[in-house]
Amino acid sequence: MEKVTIATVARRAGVSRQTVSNVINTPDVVREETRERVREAITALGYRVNQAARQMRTGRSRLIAVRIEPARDGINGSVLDRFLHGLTDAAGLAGYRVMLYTADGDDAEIATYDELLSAYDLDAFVLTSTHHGDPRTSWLAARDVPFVTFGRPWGAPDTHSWVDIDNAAGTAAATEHLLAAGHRRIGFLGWPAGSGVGDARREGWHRVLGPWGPSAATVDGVEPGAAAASSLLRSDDPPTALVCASDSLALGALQAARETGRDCAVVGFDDTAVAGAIGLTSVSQPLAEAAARCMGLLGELLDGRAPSFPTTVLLPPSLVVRQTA
Amino acid sequence: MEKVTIATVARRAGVSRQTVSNVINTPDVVREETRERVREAITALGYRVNQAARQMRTGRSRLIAVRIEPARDGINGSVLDRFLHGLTDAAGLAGYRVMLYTADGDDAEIATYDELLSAYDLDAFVLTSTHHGDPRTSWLAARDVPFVTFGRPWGAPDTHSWVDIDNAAGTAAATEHLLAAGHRRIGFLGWPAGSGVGDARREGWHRVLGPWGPSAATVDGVEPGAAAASSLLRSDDPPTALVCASDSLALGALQAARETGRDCAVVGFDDTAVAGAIGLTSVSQPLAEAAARCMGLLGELLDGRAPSFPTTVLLPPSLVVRQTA
DNA sequence: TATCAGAATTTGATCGTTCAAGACCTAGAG
DNA sequence: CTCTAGGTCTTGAACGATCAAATTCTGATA
Repeated sequence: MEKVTIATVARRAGVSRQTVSNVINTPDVVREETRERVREAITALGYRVNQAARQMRTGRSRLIAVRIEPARDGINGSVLDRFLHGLTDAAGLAGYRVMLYTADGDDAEIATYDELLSAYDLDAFVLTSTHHGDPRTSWLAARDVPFVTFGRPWGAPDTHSWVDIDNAAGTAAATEHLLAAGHRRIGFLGWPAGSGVGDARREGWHRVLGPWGPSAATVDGVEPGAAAASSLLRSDDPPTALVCASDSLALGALQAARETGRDCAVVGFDDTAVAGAIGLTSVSQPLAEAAARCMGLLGELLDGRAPSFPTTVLLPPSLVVRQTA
Repeated sequence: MEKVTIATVARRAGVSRQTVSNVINTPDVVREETRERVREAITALGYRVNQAARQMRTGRSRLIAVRIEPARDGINGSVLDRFLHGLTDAAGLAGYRVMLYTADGDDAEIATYDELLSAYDLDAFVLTSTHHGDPRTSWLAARDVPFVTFGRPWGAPDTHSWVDIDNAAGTAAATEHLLAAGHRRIGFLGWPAGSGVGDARREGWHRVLGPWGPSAATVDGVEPGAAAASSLLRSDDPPTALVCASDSLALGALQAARETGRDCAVVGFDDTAVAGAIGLTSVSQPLAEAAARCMGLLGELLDGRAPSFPTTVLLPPSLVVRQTA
């Protein structure tokens, strides 16, 4: 198998290299008849554009980078993985490829940006796990690198485009579902205040239920969740249902309910594998759609057809009702 | 920020382009004093090799491709994700980057190989989920594309290097653990015969226990597992412990035990998030190490320092003991 | 001091594509 | 019949690195 270059195609179609290039990149400037002839040659020879050569000339690699993080919490880690699946699909459809990298902390990540940009000419980045005072966005913005975040810029103005899940709407829907099922004392089991995501999830529950409601806050995990739920359930006027900020906490709540012998409906968040396996009702994030929207926004940025102001997308999650509520 | 090329560095260090190139790629041919001077210039200017340009000349991209699959089974899907994390780390250490792709079925995957190879000059592939009559390996081998599989070539001779987990050793360890705990009637809950992985897991249990043992086979999943375990537990001489081919099946077995009121120890396989969350004893695959070994083998292949015969690596899994056994 | 081998460095060509500019052709206007 | 505009196509240069070959330097030997 000889190497097929643009010159091979040109020779076979009886035109110049540039004309072949035009057929590929700007077909409308080529006469129809010629265009067809070249296209035939391309398929006949199985020609494919060499990305490296194209990249050298144009400075664009058609590559986007995403960080893959070591699954910290085994339960919740899968959320980002599912997002990654969706992004790979969406990128492929748009003619881009996804490159992975890992980084320990924001500073290391920024160093990696630098390397990826200068060595691989990466076209864009998708950032996940945004947080308060995130230094990554400003670094990228200062260098005019196209990027989109999955997760809003907590505590910062909307200076770039982002896609996020409406966490509050998720817990609100869960709370409403419990109300409709007849529950009146609906509690919330969440994380300590300060994390954007956690606060939003609490806020959704609070919005539906009004001023009152038993709640507890603890670090994420099954054990802490069980402990916190247990003390809620042993109180004078215990909740009959608990909305939880994660499936891990929800799992803990279920354990606590069993141990204390109290009947308690439980709703988790993220609809992880664990939820499906044990029949836990949970709020499900539309991760594939979030990924597709991220890619859509990136596409606009990269094609220069993006509006001058940032676009923000807030997607509603859905409640997956199973046995526990 | 001006673009820093090899010429910029050369000018600053007062040498030619080629000498800079030599410092980077074959430092031993450059005199020590010159080498130092060039190195200083490189760091002072923050120079980084442009991969596209290098690739055009050398035909090597320092990119390896891995397929990311839509998590079919929510529980077991995470196994490959963890492998992917490990591979990204290992590749980064070796100076390679991981590129993702998706494909629906073997044929689509082979078409993708073709595209990735001609368009991106991919250096190598890591294949996962090998199976009987896998057409992918022969396609790649026929074109001399370097690759390694995570999973042995089921039913085919060892014509390429691979890394795999010793599944049989895993279930054997689980069975021995149960024996040591005093169990005598130890059953096996697995998949229908024919899948290499499933057969191996069954074989490990069988090897330890000898000819006898109650067992059942069913498709993977919590429900099927519960049904199959239930009928085992209701038999005349029910098992007091069950070794399962997956955490999903194990979860079903636990449900069945609770429902039938029988006391039954359960061991799962894969040590997924679910296992950790509910305290299921499970066999854990050393995925990070498997990934590192895969990268190691690929490195050998790519540097031309691989032995002429294929290397095969079989890694022992470990038993993570929790409450259920 | 002249010679030579080997080490150290430089020069020119090249990878496959796209950009920028120029050449050619056709048709309609003057 | 000439000129021009617009459409179509071609040519040479460039992107940033490495390869292969040529050149210069160094130090030891005769």
